[in-house]
Amino acid sequence: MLERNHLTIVQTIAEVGTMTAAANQLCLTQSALSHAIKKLESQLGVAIWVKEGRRLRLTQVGQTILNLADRVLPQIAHSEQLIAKMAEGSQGSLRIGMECHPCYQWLLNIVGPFLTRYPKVDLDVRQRFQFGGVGALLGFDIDVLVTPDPLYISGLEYLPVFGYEHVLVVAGSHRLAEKVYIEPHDLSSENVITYPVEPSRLDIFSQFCSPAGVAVKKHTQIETTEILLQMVACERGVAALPRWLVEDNQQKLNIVPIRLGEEGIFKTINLGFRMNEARPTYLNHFIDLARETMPNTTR
Amino acid sequence: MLERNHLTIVQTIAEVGTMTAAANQLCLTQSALSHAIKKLESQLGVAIWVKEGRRLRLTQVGQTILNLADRVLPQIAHSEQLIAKMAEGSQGSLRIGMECHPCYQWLLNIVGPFLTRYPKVDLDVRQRFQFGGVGALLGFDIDVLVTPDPLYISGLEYLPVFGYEHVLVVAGSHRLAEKVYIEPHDLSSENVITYPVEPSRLDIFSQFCSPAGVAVKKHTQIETTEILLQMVACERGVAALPRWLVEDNQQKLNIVPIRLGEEGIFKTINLGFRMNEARPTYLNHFIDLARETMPNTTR
DNA sequence: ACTATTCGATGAATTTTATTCATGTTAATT
DNA sequence: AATTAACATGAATAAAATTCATCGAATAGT
Repeated sequence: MLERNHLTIVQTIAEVGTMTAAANQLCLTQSALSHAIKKLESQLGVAIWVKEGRRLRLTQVGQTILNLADRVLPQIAHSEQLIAKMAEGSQGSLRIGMECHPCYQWLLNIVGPFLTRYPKVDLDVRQRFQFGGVGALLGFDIDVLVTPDPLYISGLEYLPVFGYEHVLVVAGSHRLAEKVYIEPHDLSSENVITYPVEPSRLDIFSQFCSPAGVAVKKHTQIETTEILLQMVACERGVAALPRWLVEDNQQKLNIVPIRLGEEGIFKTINLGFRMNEARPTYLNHFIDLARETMPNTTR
Repeated sequence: MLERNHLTIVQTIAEVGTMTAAANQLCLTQSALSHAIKKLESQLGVAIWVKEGRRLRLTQVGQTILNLADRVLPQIAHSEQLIAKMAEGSQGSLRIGMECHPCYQWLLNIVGPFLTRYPKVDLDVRQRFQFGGVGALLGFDIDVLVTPDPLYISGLEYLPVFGYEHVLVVAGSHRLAEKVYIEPHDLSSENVITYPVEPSRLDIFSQFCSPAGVAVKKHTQIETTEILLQMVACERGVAALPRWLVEDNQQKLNIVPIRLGEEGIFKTINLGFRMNEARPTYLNHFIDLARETMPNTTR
């Protein structure tokens, strides 16, 4: 009764606002759309839209259909793509999700080798999720989740692929630059630059400052790693990043990594998957490569 | 291209084994099915099944479609039901999920009042989930998750509705019956009866015995609460249950609740929802009722 | 207030698609 | 070798979606 084209119609009209425009986008006449809608509404026995003047507004039923469409259509589309790829001999497509910036930097080192080594596999990297990374995994929006904080829930499994140390970065001329390691109170007079995410998800706060009851002088948010490093080099603040990322930039920039606390903060990047699922070959390829490529792991 | 009926066809054939049987189940002729399949396969450019003798086996593409069908068709069907209910003036349908036995006992006290007070709302209670309760919530298989252990992940929110104490139940004649509270080592010579779930998810182990390094003498698993209480009353073992549940049965059975540790173990049942979602009225009804009904809350 | 314009509705005609009917082919069963 | 169960196929038919031509209602511009 509710067919795929019905979902598409509802979605398109919600998107473009009018039936006529939707008809054009769907390569149909306005008449065809009108007939289709009328038939569906009479089958369901309810209106999907109410006319407010010339505008259309979704009824509750319409909202229900739109919600369904937004959830279901992407999944169908993805399966179709997958099948099309299979048909032309490709091995598949891999949707990688990640929520953390260090993960992203790490992934950049993986995708190159992966793309050249497995040219028949498509890659798609996503970073924003309505229900978080775990939600995306469970909702079949992604196939792998890259995360340093695995959330163990039944039905998901994780594989550690890459360990690194989380360190403070300061300018070479900074007053802390000579230290072997810093204590939380050392940050109380600093401007800490981070990526723009909630502080609770930043290890430097949740695992270093907050437990010691220390507040930083200032907290600045910056989107891009390169600019962030530039700012640190110019003594505009300090930041916390993976050690290998800092060391990769030490030639170009006057920056120094410093251990966070006497023990240091060590993290592991994990790959998360849905369990009980026949893992496609290309996914295993990715895992293999992830484990062996581990950039600068020895440092 | 991939239409709903295609998904249904693949699913049905996978279920009944043969095309002819599937055709019957779908109220179609065998010929109609055959034509439909041939057309789909030629559109996709790949085979969906390979014939092994007289049997059909899914190809990889077929598996992909079947996976999609199993995920997507139930969601469409549920939306259709919902819409049908709306059309006839009903307020909707509420799918409740729960993973824990105490939650189930608690829910039994809620559903009665709910059904009489909101006769136009359908209730559906589910207890087994492929990807856990959180997975079911995120996968739109349920609308509310009842759980004492809320798993905070982005996109979900929880509402505490009912606090209770988790206590040990023993027979009135049991050697521990007079105690005000018990220590973990008191259980080292006992047969502990629990519901059949992994020990890690049982508070009496994870929060009481294991932290103290105590192992119980024996661990028995029983499905139904009534039998479990019977066995406790006959001194066949001890169990851990909500205090109100024990006290509800004290008239009928010779059992006694005992605090677990000096401090006791207190739990809160939470209702979990997807965030950012216009909450339907009936869901608010359920929440309201859940909060006000709190059975035996004062105890 | 009039006009032009945009948007949606409708019935009849037409095209496309799905289904059936009748029959054929193949492989397993007895 | 005969029988049966399962699927394939072509032609005929039924059902559906789509278009065409046209109309009415709401809105913006003058």
